[in-house]
Amino acid sequence: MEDHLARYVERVAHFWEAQGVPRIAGRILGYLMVCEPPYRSATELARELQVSKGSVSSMTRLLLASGSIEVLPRPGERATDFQLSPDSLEKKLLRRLEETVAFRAIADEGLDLLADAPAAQRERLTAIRDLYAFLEQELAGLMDRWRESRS
Amino acid sequence: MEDHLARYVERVAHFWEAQGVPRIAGRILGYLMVCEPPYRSATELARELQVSKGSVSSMTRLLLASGSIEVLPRPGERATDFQLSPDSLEKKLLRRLEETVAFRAIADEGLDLLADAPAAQRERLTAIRDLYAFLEQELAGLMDRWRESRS
DNA sequence: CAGTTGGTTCAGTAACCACTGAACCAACGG
DNA sequence: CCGTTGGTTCAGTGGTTACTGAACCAACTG
Repeated sequence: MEDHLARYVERVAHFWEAQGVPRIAGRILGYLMVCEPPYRSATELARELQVSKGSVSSMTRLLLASGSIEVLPRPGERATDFQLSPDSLEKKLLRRLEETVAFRAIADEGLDLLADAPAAQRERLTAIRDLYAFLEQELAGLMDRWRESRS
Repeated sequence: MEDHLARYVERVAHFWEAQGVPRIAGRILGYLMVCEPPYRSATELARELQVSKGSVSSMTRLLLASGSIEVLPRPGERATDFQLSPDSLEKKLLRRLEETVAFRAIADEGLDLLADAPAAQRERLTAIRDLYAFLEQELAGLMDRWRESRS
């Protein structure tokens, strides 16, 4: 890989590492952003990023699970190629929406628990519940607008 | 602490633990959601959550840094009390907005790097840049609407 | 000033995690 | 049916992290 590309890959990897993503996973993402053609097999990734095949195997599994990459279906090919997933945003938004719904449920549960507690105590939980309800609505709207802009 | 409250605290802690938050930090958040009055000192937290003072010290530091809790200013008091931060959402949104801006910058950098690359190669990066620009705009709008609804 | 109380710091630990390299498991090609 | 090639699994490692308990620091109180 050319030097300026390698530096760019490292830059992307560093960004993701700061968000808690393993370094090698970040490198894979960075490389798949700029390589030509836009897909690579596990073996190629290992060779070009200079990391072990084992790492590539577990990191691609991780990135597949998080929806960041996907396998490029190539019938009849020996190797399976990976590429950036075009709808990774949608998957992540959906996950976040689910988390939001889950926490709103927890807040509601808390309100049940404090059903006959003084109003002041319930107020705090109510505010939290409303906050997550707000987020829930906003996320849904955001996803709609995203889908609309894609079509 | 009563048994049903303790169970609820554990439930909240479990939710946050699934998002990568240390267990004890999650317990603190859970407890501060339901305790009366809505604030507690480090010593109280240690006693009531049955954890070491050292853990409370580092976890409150963590939660303060992330903006999830804040110290309740109580002039003349010996102990410093912590409570849930009312504007933790705003802080987190702001942080996410900054991340989004940062990554859009990285995408732009990539486009500079591939200034004279074939159009197909640049297209991928352009899509990513546009995606983060979209998110940037949406986050800003979301924050506006949140602030509006609070006032 | 001594004793008490609230909090931080720090050494020590147990668990976890990213990563490597080697062994292993297909599937295909001569 | 062997040899090769693409990929997964797994033991071992170096490093990090959440947590405890003890030592320590600082402020107020009698």
